[in-house]
Parts: sequence; C-alpha cells; structure tokens
Amino acid sequence: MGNMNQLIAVRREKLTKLQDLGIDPYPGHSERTHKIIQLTENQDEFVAEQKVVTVAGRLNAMRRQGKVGFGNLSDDTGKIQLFVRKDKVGEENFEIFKLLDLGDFVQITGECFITQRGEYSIRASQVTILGKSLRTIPVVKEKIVDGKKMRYDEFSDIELRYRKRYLDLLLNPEIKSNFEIRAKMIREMRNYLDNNGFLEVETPILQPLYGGANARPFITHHNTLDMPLYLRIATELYLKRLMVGGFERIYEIGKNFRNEGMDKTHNPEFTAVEIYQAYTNLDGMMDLTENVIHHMAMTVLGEETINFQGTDISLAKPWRRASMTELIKEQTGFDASDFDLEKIRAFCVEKNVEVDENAGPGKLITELFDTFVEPKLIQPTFVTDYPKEVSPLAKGKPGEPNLVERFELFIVGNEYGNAFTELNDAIDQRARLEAQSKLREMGDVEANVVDEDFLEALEYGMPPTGGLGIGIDRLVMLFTNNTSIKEVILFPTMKPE
RNA sequence: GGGCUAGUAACUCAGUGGUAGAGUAUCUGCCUUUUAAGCAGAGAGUCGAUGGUUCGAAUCCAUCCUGGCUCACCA
Repeated sequence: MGNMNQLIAVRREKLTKLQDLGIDPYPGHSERTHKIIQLTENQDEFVAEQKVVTVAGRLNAMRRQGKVGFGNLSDDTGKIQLFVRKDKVGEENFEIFKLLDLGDFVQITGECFITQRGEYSIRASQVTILGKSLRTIPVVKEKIVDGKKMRYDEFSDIELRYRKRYLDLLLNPEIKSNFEIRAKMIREMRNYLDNNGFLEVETPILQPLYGGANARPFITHHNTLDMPLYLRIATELYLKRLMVGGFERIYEIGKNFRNEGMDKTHNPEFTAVEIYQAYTNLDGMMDLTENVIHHMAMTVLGEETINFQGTDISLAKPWRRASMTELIKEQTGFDASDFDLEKIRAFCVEKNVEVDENAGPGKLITELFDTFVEPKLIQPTFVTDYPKEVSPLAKGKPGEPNLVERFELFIVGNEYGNAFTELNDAIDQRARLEAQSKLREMGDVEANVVDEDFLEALEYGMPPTGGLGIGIDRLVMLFTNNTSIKEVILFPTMKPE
C-alpha cells in the first residue's frame, strides 16, 4: 500500500470509529455563535466574564498532552487556541477529540480564558466534528523569533501551488490577501464608474466572428446551429454597437480569450475592462484612466505610491503624456516623426532590430518603441500618437495622415491600457478592415476580420466616442507586487500533469 | 521555439556509481497549561517516465513529460 493510501486509510478508520460512536462526521449545520474575530475584538470583556461561545473552523495545529490537548482553530476571520481537558469535556467528547485530524472542521463550545502562558483560548466543554478531512494537508509551522515570523516547511512548490490553489490559499495567507485585494480593486473600479454615470453591460463571449484586437481566437462549435463560434478576444465591437444604440457611458468587465503564447504577463484567458464614453476626446480618456486607477489605489491601498519590486511607482496625477516618436527620440536620439520608410528601416538595421520586408514605417516605429522605449517606462506614462498602420479601429489624427488618436498606458515597462478616439466613419472603417483582411490573406493570422454586422451598425451612426481598455490582471500584479500573472489568477492555465 | 534550471516520502529538502536519508506529518507508548510542545519507538518511496551504459544507476548518457527563469515570438 502506498503511503498516501495509508494516510487516507488511517483517516477513514477514524471516520468509521466516529460513526460507530453514533456521530455524523458531516452534519448539515453548526451552532456557531461567534466568528473568531469577534473573540479577539472583545478579548478583555469575554475573558473577564468567562463568556461561553461556540466557534467553528478548521483545525490546523494540535498539541496533545495525555489527558489534555491544545489545538488551533481557524475561520476566515482569524485563529484561536483551543484547550481541551478530559475531565472538562467528558469521556465521549474526549474520544471525539482524540479522533480529530489536522484539517478537520470542528465546532467548539467553551469559555474564554487566558492560559498560564498567556494565550487567549477557549476551554472546551463540547467538541463537535463538522467535517472530516480525508487527506493530509501539508503542515506549515510558524514561530516568532525576535518579533519576526519564521515559517517552516512552507508550501512553496510553485507548480503545486497553482495546481492545488485551495492548499495554497489555506497555507499561504498572503496569497489569500492578494485575491482579496483583487476583489476590492474590481469593486472600486465599478464604484468609480457607476458613480460617474457609466452603465455596466454584458456582451457575448461566444461570438460568430471575433474582433476588436489583433489576436488568434479559441474556436468552438455550436451543435444545434451547427456553426463555429469564437471566444471573444475583446469586447470592443459589441460595446460600440451599444454606443450606436444610444448609450453614452458604458463599461464591461470580463474575460477575454486569446489563443497565444503564455508568459509572465500573458494568460490565455484574462480579465479586462473596456469603457466607452461619448462626446469626449483622448485627453478626457487619459483623465478617466488616471482617475479610475488613482481611485483604486487610494481606496484599496490607501496611498498613491506603490512599491513595486523595490521601485516606488507614483500614481499622483497627472501622469506623463508623450508621443511615441518623441519617446523614441528621447531614448535613441533618432527622429522617426517623418515616417520616412527607408530612413527608419536603415536605423532598425543599424540597431539590430529585426524588420519584416513588408513592414511599413508605422510597424517599424512600433518595433523601435517596443525595443528601446517600453522597458524604460517605469512611472505611469501615456504614450500618444500611434501609427495609423497598427491601429485599424482608431480615428485618424486631424492633419496627421500617418497618426491616429490613440494612447497606451505603460507602467513598470508593461502595457496596462489602450485607448482611442473610436473610428466612427463607417466608410473609413470598412477600408481599414479590408486592409487588415489583405494582411490576413498574406498570412498575418492575427489581423482583424471584416465584421459586416459591425460595419452595418456603424453605418447607422455612432457618436464621437472615446474607448478605453485596461488589463485588470496586470493592474492587480502592480498593486500586489507580483511579477507573474499566475499569482493573481486563482486558477491559471496549466498543462495537465 | 532556443538556452539555463528543477522534479527523491503527504510537505520541505539532503543524497556525484555500491543496501534509500533527515525534519515535519502519520502510527504506537508516556505526559492535565502547550504553542515549531517534549521524550521513546515504528511504518511510509516505481528517486517524474521510458530506453541505454555498467557487475551494479536517484546518481552517467539519450529521448520524452511537467514546472521555473530567461531570450525570441506575440500584444
């Protein structure tokens, strides 16, 4: 018999013994009167009046000592020590106590008191099992040394942590707190938008055509309709249809799916918000971006400076705004603002930046930007004046044939947001999508497809609109000081073992 | 996809060619104020998988699987 099976067998034997005692190891309810935090908050009072309470939680430490025993019980608010004496709880309850394992859900009734060693505890008068655990949960021990918490045998194997996230959450409290921060961030994002007149909407995840970004999709099949459906790569085109429909301020928070590579900042499914606002310009969208993220920092973290991997990131408004070619010039001394293809290509070759034969000047400029500028943008920076060539859904910049009204937000060398003045000229939009389609025929698998239904909607008329997308996972990484997206997604995509 | 690196007990890890190890957890015994409780003893392993070299492989070689870091790609 394997060891694991042996450990399980021991627990199943205990389960049977409990049942033989007439005890239901999985009762349907509990008589909990207090959550643990209520005990700690009222410690002096409860100890003084020897308050009798009933608490429930998971048993995560046990120190047995003959006819007496100590244990630690945790619920989602805290931890309290149990003290069980045979002569206090009686034969039968002590028998139950002896059959408990680490990881079991237990209910304890007893009075609050302070032990001889000074630890706040419950002196049990009744022990009830609420849920028997059949597997050994790894034990992490802690000790306070010189005021610092030392941890022993930490559950630290990264692969195991992701695959068995429930154990990670159970054993690594800071992980749980990351996800609490994540939830608060999304709540505060909603609060801000709701309080500023934005309506939250839901659009299809299963789409007959995909669009709104350059990416390869996941494809599935609808049996009844006998047709392919695509998991959305962006919410953009449906939200714009809603702008045609008369909404002036809308947003959607949800998962997008991109069938692409995975790395520290990319997971195949990720969470984004897209926000659309009518009758505003790009400056308005930059203000909105600053305001939303600043609000999240102030309400969730309580400060506008975030220490990320040793660097202080200041979210104090306003954030730097600079054009793409300006930033390239700043980093390299090279001026690409004239979009002179030969000149730019020569510079790329000189700098060993790989160039695609078919690439136009706009594409090369973004290559230069990605290589020389992006990693340098540590403090929040709005990069403006994107090449039209790489922005098929953004409105052209007046008087600048090569540029569109678009910005991306960069912090700590990563992209956090992308926004445009949305293209509401249906004829221009058709031409741009058809150009994308040509790229597609030439083998660009990430080029946009022509969505006739979307173009038809645009033909009915869309107001001048600013659109903004923000990657929420990356923002959570920033707020929780994590360098891997897997740390902020509860169940990151993994290959099966 | 390339380079580097890791996979040994439930957890954390030692172990550079000669009988598979430690701490924790588990089990047994002792213990009525412990807190990384303690003391004594015991059980527990397909050493990621497959093939090879060798008298002999956790260890050397090859291939593969699953992670991590990094570069490339992508956005």
